[in-house]
Amino acid sequence: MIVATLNVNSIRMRLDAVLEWLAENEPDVLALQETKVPDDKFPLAEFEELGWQVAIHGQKSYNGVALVSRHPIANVRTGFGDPLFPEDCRLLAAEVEGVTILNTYVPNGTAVGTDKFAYKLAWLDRFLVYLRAHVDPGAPAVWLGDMNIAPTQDDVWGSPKHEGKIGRHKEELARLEALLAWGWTDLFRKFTQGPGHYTFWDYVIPRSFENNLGWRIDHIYGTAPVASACSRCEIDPSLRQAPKPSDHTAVVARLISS
DNA sequence: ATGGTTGGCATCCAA
Repeated sequence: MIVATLNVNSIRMRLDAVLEWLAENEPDVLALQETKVPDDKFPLAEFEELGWQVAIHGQKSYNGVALVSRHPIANVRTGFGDPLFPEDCRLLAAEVEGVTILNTYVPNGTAVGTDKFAYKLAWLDRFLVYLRAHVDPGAPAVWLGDMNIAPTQDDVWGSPKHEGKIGRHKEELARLEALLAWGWTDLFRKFTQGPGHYTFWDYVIPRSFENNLGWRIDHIYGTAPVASACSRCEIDPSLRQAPKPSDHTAVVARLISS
């Protein structure tokens, strides 16, 4: 089973690139973030005509997550089911081929000290509560998406200039650590060590991709049975190289067991 | 100290 994640930064802008990538890479599941489209305007038919099944959870202008799968998508759950987090389309959970898939678009946080940063921390706390309620760390499960956190200094360019800022603040790192302690393994780091492996290159920095001024903030995590069976996890930079790209590219993992 | 880019939507917000 091949699973992948991609922050598309508007599915409507990236539709052709995503469909082409699906045809070339033939994953079993692709998790999308920042679809930026309400559900009634999502280009469902374009996927379904090509045989893909799609689960969507979107809103106008911002956020939005979706799952694309060649297999049936069962037991779809969107959001936390919590009145404290009502409108924000950042979480879609489902089962595909017996594997629990959790697709998240973790809040960016904007800047340390802002209400949005406080919301990022609260969201991460709420996600741990959600995991404890809904997911078994001993069963096959994958958590993937745009986490908006670089786990180590190796995961961001120009270190240590970003230390203590969003994506590298101790409060969010502590929450990521708590989530990993619940039972997740970073599948990319099972195979590849060291700096310079990124999934996001900021549009704002001129030639950020060409100069590899990036961040590794898109992750695929697996529970113990998934991590032990995972035979490959790689970043595919091709989408960020294409014309009119998203600012992120895809991460792909091969899970042997299912 | 600050700017630079992109997408969606509305003449700015979020990233």
